[in-house]
Amino acid sequence: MTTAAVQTPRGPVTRKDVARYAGVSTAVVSYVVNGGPKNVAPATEAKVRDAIRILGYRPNAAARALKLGSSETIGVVVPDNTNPFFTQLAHAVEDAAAELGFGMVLTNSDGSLTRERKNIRTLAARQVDGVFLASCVFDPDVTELEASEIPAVLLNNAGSPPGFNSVGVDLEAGARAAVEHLIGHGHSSIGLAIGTNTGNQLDGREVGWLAALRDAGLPDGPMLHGPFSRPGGYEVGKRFLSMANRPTAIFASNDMQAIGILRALHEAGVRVPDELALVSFDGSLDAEYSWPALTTVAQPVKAMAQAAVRALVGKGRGEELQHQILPTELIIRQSCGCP
Amino acid sequence: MTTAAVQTPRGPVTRKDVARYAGVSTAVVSYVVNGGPKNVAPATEAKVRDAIRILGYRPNAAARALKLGSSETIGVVVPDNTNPFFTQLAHAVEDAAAELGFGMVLTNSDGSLTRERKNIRTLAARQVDGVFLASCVFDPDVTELEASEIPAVLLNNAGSPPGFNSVGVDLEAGARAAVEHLIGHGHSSIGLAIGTNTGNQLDGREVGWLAALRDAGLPDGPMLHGPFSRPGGYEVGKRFLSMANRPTAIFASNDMQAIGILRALHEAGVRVPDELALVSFDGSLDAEYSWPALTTVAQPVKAMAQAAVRALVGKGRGEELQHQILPTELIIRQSCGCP
DNA sequence: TTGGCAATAGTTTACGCAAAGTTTTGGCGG
DNA sequence: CCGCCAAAACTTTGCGTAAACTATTGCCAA
Repeated sequence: MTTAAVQTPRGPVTRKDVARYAGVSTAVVSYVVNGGPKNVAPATEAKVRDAIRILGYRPNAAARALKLGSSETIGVVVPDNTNPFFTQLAHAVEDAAAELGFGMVLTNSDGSLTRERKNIRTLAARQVDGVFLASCVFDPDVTELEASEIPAVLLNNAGSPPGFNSVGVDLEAGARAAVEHLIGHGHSSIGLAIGTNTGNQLDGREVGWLAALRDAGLPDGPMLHGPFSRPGGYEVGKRFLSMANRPTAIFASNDMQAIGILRALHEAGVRVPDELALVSFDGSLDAEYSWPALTTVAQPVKAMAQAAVRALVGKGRGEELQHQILPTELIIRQSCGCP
Repeated sequence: MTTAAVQTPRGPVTRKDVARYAGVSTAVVSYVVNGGPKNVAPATEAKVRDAIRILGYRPNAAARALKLGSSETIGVVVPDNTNPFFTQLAHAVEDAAAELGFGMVLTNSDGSLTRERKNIRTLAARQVDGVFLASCVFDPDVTELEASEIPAVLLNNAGSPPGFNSVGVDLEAGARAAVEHLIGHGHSSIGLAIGTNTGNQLDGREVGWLAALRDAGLPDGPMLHGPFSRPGGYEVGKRFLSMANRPTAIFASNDMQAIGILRALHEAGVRVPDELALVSFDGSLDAEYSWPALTTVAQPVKAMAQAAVRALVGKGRGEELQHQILPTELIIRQSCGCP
């Protein structure tokens, strides 16, 4: 009589192989693997665990996702992953998600609305349980999200379309704090560097900048538009320098832009903050390590990530929609004129 | 007689719903969706496309992955996604993968080997078709990769374990070029800032640095270890400054470190490059926008990404293993002393 | 001794899709 | 008008899993 030896299967090891090896049914393996609804006798469990170890079984997440209709993952869409603000935000989301046992998959739209839509589609197809969308624009195209019926949280500082959670910061208050700080340093001509295209929505940073100036009885400063990037800021900086009566201070609405402006100033030999002060927005790591270190309006990245993940999970449970506006914090460094 | 109207199903729309609506079988829908092996009559195809549009059908990637045993995705593991070098590398991989119709999922190990292993596991479970591993250490733990039997490419500059493709740069030659450039500027005391723990392997940058000095008949410069991060570089910079006879130039083996060093120098009022020259390694965007702009040994990020993706696809096809060493390029800016 | 009821283990099904296998349709030559 | 063949469409199967459902123990009380 030939003993039918249990041998290692050739392809990937499945639950079935483990079950056969351990001499139990596949269901029992399931229970052992993910603490199923039924108890398993300790001896049986040990056998199963041994079999899993010996055969090198690893669960197939695709099958699990198919069966459950959930991949225990949240998807994140950012417009630019070379911008450290979004990198840090993604990092924070990853941590917050991990705490709830969720993974994260990060996609980058590279400033293109087309790619943004495509990314959302891809994430939806992957059965992510939620999407955190930091859009390229102020009023993102949510048809793709609506169609997918996946809970989503918008990183949106200007009010969201109905049916969506949102997490944002108070742009206006942040900008106001920055500009008021510059006014406190005695500046009376304060320029604004801001994004190129904000759609129909008015950028809160512009509103706050203007309001702070007017409240102080100062004239409106010059405003220049440019992309939220280092090269974009560089160009804006050069344009500020070539102005007839250039401002004595600039509020840049984004760290990347500020770093580009800084470069333009350095090249022109303009000393910061003595000849021209600079305050920016975001509070990314790059602002801390520029020279001089940038005074910046920090967005509470961690809190935003946590709020987003909580909202996502909440919406999954059918909780109320939320529109959270979180406060910013002015981080004083050297570029504003403080010692 | 009641007309049995075809109504929108409640749950997610599946291929079956589309088939019923279009009055065809599910197989035909499949063929239409992904240009199946059989032709479909134009009229039928139009009907199916209409049905897809009207019902808002979106394919379930999990089911597809389960059936095919492939998710048309490659996974990337990086040690630190706040390091712009890895961000740019990931970006390049994403582009290269997209050209082949593959998606990318990026995971971050945060400098922890445990997280690195976990990330590989997660990616494997997700049925990625390949893994691109940029490890925290010089000799990564590949047991997880071997067990998963997923094709992998190691970002490894010091020779890989058997059975794996690798893509790397010639660290030694890059370092040599940097140091020789500094020697060309007349420096005779050139320090090295390098990572803390390189395992058993000797870092090629250390080798190249030393070789360049000795070839020029110069004494070995001082070497300091520190983490590959901005704060790490900051500490290293301060230690360099406090040295009895501090070097007149420093070769930093990483842009982040260099930026930290730069900050320490600025704070101490040491002018760069006049009083102390600095050259770094990586060629990330941050090096271009620091002040002064960093002369840096650029890694060919795009080429590396393309090589990695090609190798991944090649290994999938059972092609020969490859260990590619790509050349670096010295990008001259201001921090070295060039005008 | 036995009925009953936990505790434990086993069987089956469906998730959505792709592809192999099978049947129907239609066009054309003989 | 029939037979044949290819084109088009349809049917079925199985991927690996989770869970509902069913079956087997074994123990204790009546």
